[in-house]
Amino acid sequence: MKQSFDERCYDKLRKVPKGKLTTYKDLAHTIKSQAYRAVGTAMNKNPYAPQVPCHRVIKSDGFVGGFAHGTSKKIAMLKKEGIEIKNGKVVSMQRYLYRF
DNA sequence: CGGTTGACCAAGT
DNA sequence: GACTTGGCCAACC
Repeated sequence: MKQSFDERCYDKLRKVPKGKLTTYKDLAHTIKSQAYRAVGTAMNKNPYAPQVPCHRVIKSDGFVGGFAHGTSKKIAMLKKEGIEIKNGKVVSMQRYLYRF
């Protein structure tokens, strides 16, 4: 059965555990696509809000990026999961990145 | 089916 | 090191 691009994003992202992160680029690459922009668009829709941790997706630069309910909310959640964030940027994001 | 848009990225100035 | 530009792909009108 063929899933839409969006559904593939959710399926992969769903595997990211608490306290870990991934980037838009990395996520897109995981589903064999280069559509990092479309990934962001998919997250914005995010119909699987609680199941899919869309707040654990950040930019490749390490900046948190955007969030449907406000970037501040996203940051707050990540901090709660033990991730250190400074001025909207994740500190040492490399150590939090999840390997698919 | 062309044109616009987006929770992006990388290279150039 | 801040700012601009072009490029990427899917979704929407």
